[in-house]
Amino acid sequence: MELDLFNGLNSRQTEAVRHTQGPCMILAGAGSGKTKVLTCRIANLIVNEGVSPDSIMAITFTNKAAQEMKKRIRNMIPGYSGQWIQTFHAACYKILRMDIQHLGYDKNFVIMDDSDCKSLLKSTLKENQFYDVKAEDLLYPIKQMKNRLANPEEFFINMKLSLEMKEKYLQIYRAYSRQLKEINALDFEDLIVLCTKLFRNFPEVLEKYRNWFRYILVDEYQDTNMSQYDLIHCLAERNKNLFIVGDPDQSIYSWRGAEPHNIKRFLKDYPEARVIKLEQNYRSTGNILDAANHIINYNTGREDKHLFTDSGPGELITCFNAPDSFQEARFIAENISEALASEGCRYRDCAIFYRTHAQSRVIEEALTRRNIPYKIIGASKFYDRKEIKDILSYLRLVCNPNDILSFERIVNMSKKGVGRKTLDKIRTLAQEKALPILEVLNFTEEIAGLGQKSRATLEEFYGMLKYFTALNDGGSSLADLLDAVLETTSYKETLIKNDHLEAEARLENIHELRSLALEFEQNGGSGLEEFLAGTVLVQEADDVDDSDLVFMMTFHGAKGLEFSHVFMSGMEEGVFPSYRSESREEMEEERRLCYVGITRARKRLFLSHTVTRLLYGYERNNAPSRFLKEIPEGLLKIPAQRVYLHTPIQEGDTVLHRKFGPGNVLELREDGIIAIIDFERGGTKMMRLDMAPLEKIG
DNA sequence: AGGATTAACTTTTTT
DNA sequence: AGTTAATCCT
Repeated sequence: MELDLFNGLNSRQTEAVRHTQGPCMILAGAGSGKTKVLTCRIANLIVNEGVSPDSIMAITFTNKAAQEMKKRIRNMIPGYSGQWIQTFHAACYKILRMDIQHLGYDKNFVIMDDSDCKSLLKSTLKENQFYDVKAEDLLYPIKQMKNRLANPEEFFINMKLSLEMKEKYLQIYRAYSRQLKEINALDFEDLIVLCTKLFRNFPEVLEKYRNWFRYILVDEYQDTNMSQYDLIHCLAERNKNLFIVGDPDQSIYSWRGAEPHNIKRFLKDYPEARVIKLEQNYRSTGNILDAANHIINYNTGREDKHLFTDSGPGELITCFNAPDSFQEARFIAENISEALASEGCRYRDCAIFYRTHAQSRVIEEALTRRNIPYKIIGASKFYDRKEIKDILSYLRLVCNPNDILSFERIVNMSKKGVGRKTLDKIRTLAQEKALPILEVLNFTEEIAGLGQKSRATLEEFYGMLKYFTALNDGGSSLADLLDAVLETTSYKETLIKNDHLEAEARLENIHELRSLALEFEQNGGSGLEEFLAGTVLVQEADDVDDSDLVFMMTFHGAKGLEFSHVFMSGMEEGVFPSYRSESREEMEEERRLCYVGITRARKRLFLSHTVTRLLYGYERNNAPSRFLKEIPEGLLKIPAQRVYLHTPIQEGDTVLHRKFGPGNVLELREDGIIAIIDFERGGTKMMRLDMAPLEKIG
C-alpha cells in the first residue's frame, strides 16, 4: 500500500519527493514548501522505498527546524524516532560521544559556549601579559580559522597585522587549544572540525558511518561553512545520496562564516546532480511577492529564480514616513489595533521587525501605552542568564573537576572571602601538582598565606561539591541534584536579598531549569553529561509560541517564520542597510535580509522610516532606505501625513499630565494635534498632543 | 576583597 | 542613551 504523500504537491515538489538515488539540489524560494518536500521525501523513502529509517540523516541548523521536521514526519509515520534528524552540532556531538577516543579525547568531554571561550581567552591573555590584545579580537579569527579548516600558522600569518601581533595571536591560539584539551572541553567549532578529522584520519570509522547513513539531507544549505561542507562531503561522496535544500537569496549569515558559494561548489563536486527549482510561493500575496522579486533583482550574479503565486495581488504595501522614531512606533501600534478591530486578525498574526535590538525599546513603549501585548524574540537566551549559568556551574564542576571557568564563577558565591589573589594561588598550585582545579582544595594547608576566612570558604566549598558529586554518583535524579544545589547554597535566599527587583523573574528561570531537567529525564535522557551538553547545544531563546501576542524580532530572527501582518521598521539608510555594510558583498547581504523580511508577510506589509531618529545618543537624519526605492511605486500606498498620538484623545476625555496632573480636554484644534485642557492644578493650557507627556485616564 | 566610579563600546548571533 | 567592562578607591 502506497502512503499518499503526493496529495497537494505541485509537479516540482512531487519530482523532488520522488527523487530517490543520487545527488539532488533543491533551490527553494521563500514560502515554496521546502519543509514539506524534505519531510515527504523522508516519508517516501521509508514507506514506499523500504529504506531503513535510521539510515537517513537529515541535518538542519536550528533545533527548532529539527523538531519541526521530526514532528511532521511523525504525523505521517507514527512512532518514527528520527534519531538522526539533528542540527549539525548535535549530530557531531552524538558521533563524537561514540568515537572521540580515536582522537585522544575523553568521551565525557564538555562543550563550551562562546562566552566560556571568551573567558578562557581572557585568562590566557592575562597569563601571557598581552595587555594590548582583546579577547573579542581573537575569538572571531579563531572561529573563522576553524570553520575554514585552515592551517593555524598560515591563517594567522596571513592576517593583516604586524608581525609581532601575528605571533601573539598564534601563541594565544595555541595556549587556548592546549587549555581546552587540558580541561577536556570542545568549543562549537571543534564539534564539527573534530568530526571531519575523525573521518579523514580514521577510514574505518568513516566507513562505519558511511554504511550507516545511506541517505543524507541538508536543510538551509546556503548557510553551511567549509567544515560543514567537508563533513557532509566525507559522508556522501561514495554513494552520493545527498539531497540538499537551500536558497541563495536567503543567505544572511556569511558574516558568521557561512559560505553561500557552497551551493555552486556542490554542482562542481556532483556534476550529475539533479536540480529542481521550487518557485511557486504559497504564502504571500502577489504584491508582496512582486516587491520582494524586484528588490532581490538588484543583486548581481543571482541564479535565475522568480517566485510566483496563484493568489491575487492583495492589498498594496503601506509605506509610512514618520517624523521621528516615536511616531513611527505609534504608527505601528495604531495599525496593529486597526488590524485587530477591522480585519479580524489576532495579535499573534502581527510581527514587527527591526535591524538591531536597540530599536525595539521605543516600539515596546508605544505598544505598552496601547495595551498591546508583545514578546521579544531572541534577545536574551535562557542559558545565558546569570542565574542559570551560576546553577549550571555547580553541575558542570561535578562532571568535570577541571572546569576552571565554572570554578571561578561560583567559588566565591555563597560565602565570601576568595578574591583574585587567592584564585591565583589556587591556579598555581593546581599547575604544580597537576591536579584538577577542584582537587587542589583538598590541600588548602599547602597554600601559603591563606587567611582563615578564605580557607573556611574553600573547605566548605569543597565539601559541598563532594556532596553533589556523591549524590550524582549515587544515581540521584537531576531534579534532586538541582534541589540539593539550591538548598545547600541558599541560592534563592541570596538572590532575594541582593536583587529585589529581578529576583522573581530569576527564581522563575531557576524553576524552569528544574522543569527542563525533569523533562530531559522523562524523555529517556540520562546522565549529567548529556543534560549539560543539551544546555549548550540547545540555546533556546524565547520562541514564537501559541500565545496571542505581537512578536518583535530582528530581521535575522524572522527567518523561517511567517505572519499575516508584517511591520518592517527603520527602513533608512544607515539603519537598514546598516552603516557597517560597506562593500558590495555586505550590501547584497543586507538586501537579502530585506528580501527575507518581506517574504515573511502573508497578507499585509507595512514599511516605515523616519526623518530623524534617536540612536546611540544622537539624533540622526537618515535618508529613506535604498530598498524602498527598489520597490515599484505602483505597489506602494503612502498614507497621509498625520500625527500619531500616544493615545487617541477626544473632547471630554480626562487626561493625566506628568506635571499638571489630571485635567479635562475642552477642545481639539488643528485636526486633533492641539488640545485645550483644563487642569486641576495649573488651570487651562493649550498644548500639542504629540509632544505633551499625557496619558488618557478616562 | 569588594564596592564605586568611569571609560568604552554599541549589527546581525542558527550552534 | 544605555549598557558593560575595566579601573580605582576604601
